[in-house]
Amino acid sequence: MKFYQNQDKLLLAIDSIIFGFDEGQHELKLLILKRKFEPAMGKWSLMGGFVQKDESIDEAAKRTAFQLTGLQDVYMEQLYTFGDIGRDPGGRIVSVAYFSLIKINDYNKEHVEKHGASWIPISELPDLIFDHSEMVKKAIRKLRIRARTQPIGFELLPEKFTIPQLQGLYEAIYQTPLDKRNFRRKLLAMGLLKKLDEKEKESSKKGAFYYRFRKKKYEELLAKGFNFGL
Amino acid sequence: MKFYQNQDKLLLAIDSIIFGFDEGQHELKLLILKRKFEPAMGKWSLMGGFVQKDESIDEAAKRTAFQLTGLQDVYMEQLYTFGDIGRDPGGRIVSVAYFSLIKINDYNKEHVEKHGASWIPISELPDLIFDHSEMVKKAIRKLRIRARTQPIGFELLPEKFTIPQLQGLYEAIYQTPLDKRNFRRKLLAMGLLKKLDEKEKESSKKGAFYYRFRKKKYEELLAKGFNFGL
DNA sequence: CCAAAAGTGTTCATCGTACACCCATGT
DNA sequence: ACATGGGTGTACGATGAACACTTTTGG
Repeated sequence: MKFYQNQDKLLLAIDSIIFGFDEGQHELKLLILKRKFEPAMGKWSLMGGFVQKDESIDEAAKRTAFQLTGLQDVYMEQLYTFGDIGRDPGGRIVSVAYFSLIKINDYNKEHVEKHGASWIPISELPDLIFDHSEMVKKAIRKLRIRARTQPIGFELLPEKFTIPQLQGLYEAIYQTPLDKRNFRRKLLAMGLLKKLDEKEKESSKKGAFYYRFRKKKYEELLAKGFNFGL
Repeated sequence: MKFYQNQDKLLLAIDSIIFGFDEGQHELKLLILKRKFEPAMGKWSLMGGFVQKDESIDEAAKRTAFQLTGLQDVYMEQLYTFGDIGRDPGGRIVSVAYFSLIKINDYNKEHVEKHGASWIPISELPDLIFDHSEMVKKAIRKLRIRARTQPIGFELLPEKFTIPQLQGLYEAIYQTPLDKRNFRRKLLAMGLLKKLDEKEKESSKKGAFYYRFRKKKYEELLAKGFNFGL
């Protein structure tokens, strides 16, 4: 038996907003590419793709992100669905935008180069095609809220990380310097970090202690109605 | 010239989560209906509809809400897009959920009855079909955040409203009593209300002063980076 | 011994919260 | 006169922001 006959079907696409954090630099970067097909060939664009019949939209988002970065299982969050009629001059296409955050040295260079993609600092972004610039703007807003509200930052760094490293990430996300005393106090007050006995000695003579995020503890607290807040 | 050939097309739907506030009662209600068609005929469901080729998704959301309530131009906000493969047993359908908030006495009774819809307090909701209960849960969460963050409450009440009325709305949204002194202080401190010389005398002997929301002032402040917070 | 980054405490203003009584008026 | 909801102020603790010096150690 068939339901829902005679309804219009549409093309449904995914656009992926992939932020990368580069520990060395102090800015978030965005992975964008020059389009290889019409319409708008050669213009700067987000990575995208169409949702197939046999995959969920989340799967489609992960698939397109994988095609570009070679990374599996990145943190990806749905941002918003863009469905104005004229948004894509190539046809009537509704697009679900997703964003993610990856370690910038983690991606697969071959994949990226194959697509003609580049990492561009978010303060230096060129105009993007269609409504992609709007998508990015919305993504940055949402990312900042997420970073305050949920410990997404930790998932970006290696399992062991130092507090100055984490602070650098937050400074990149908010594009503003933070007071290290306040940052450290607030962070440790949540009791979600486990101090290790080991030091990181690359970036300073003195060395900074490594910490580990206590995921289990975090989930326990969450269940009790705890609110992460930085 | 045709682009994007040979891609799968999908059915794209809208589901509308319509909250209503009834000044008399102290609870938000949700407008749900018994499905008139298969699959899941007779079960409780949100109002929905398919996105047509020649309308934006926002327009489709407004259209379906209008069909059910007879109201034009209600505040409607996109919530989330649900696209798991098996979410609708009737076929592969991706649905963009929207939510809105209306004055409960404002809707058109004929429209509502024609669809077999009812207002149900959010604490007494039955199981809904498919993933509709999840949609509602998400909508309540987002509505609460919105109400703290943006003055959506005001748009729900008549142009002239009293502070106790507004407080009642917030109590309904958060499902918790608020301290009237603190509520009033914080509210007035923002300087967004204009006190009128007139009193509302229905609900008390003494009467409560009417206020008006200063929309222009609000937009001015917004432009300067003001954050609404209640 | 010096440069460079890590680490550490205190003060102050602000904000959220808890709390109890008087006011105006219709019946 | 009394019941009903409207309106007001204060005190306390928690939180966020500003701010400068000492420590460690590789070179």
